[in-house]
Amino acid sequence: MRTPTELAETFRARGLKLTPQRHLLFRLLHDNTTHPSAEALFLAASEQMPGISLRTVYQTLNDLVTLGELQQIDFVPGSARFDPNLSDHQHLVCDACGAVRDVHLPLGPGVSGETVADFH
Amino acid sequence: MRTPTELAETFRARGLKLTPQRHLLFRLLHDNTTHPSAEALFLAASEQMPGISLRTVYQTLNDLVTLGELQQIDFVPGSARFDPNLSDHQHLVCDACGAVRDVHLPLGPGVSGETVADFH
DNA sequence: ACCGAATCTGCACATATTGCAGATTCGCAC
DNA sequence: GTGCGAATCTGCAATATGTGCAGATTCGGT
Repeated sequence: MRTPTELAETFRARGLKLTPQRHLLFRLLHDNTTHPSAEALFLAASEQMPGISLRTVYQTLNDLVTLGELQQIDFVPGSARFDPNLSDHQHLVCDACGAVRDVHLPLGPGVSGETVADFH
Repeated sequence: MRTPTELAETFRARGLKLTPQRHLLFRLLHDNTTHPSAEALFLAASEQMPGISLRTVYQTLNDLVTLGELQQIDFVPGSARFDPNLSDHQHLVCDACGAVRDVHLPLGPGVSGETVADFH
């Protein structure tokens, strides 16, 4: 994912508005390696902006995914996770605690977006 | 997964009862390579046994998973899938249609239960 | 055939996410 | 700086998958 400033440009260029809620989420996501859920981001955002709606968090995350600025991980039981790291990599998902770790597996061409479970 | 007859033995040996509902689900699952969801199995079961409860399907699937006779796949967005194939293999999940295909990947020791997405 | 434990069914509830409508705000034009 | 219309935010209802629970029913040993 690009920097909050670059994303602001991208949004404005597409006729999307730059709201304080969006800017906060841009900052919370940039360089974030924790693979947070929408709920986790909502809690973090609420600390800096009490009253922000969970609905807005979902909406902004969906927008970023649609723009290709954010990767959505749908392989973790419970809830979707989000990853600003767009480089070619995969994810280890711990069956016990749900943690997600980045890895790189040597996989054949035509196969992408994979996820691997069971570690810890 | 073993044959319906063998499963009947196993269930009885553990003090579990052999109901028509369970036997029907044993048959529907045996040698099934479609990786069905609970809902799909419920629909298939309803054709042969109208009135069977979706709750019973979930319960029986959970029992089989607990007994180690059935593998549960939690990596497909939407709903859990079930696989009677207990051999060492992984799954390709189509992002577009949700189909699941068996594959075998050469993976290092300590890594198991993996799933790969994006094909078709 | 009898009896108690196991099971089945229907419904309420839990969780994750989306649809919707009204109030608010952004950002361009003047 | 103001005004305006479209975009956005918020809160709530609704959807989807799955589980908890209680009462009625059935299995299977005697």
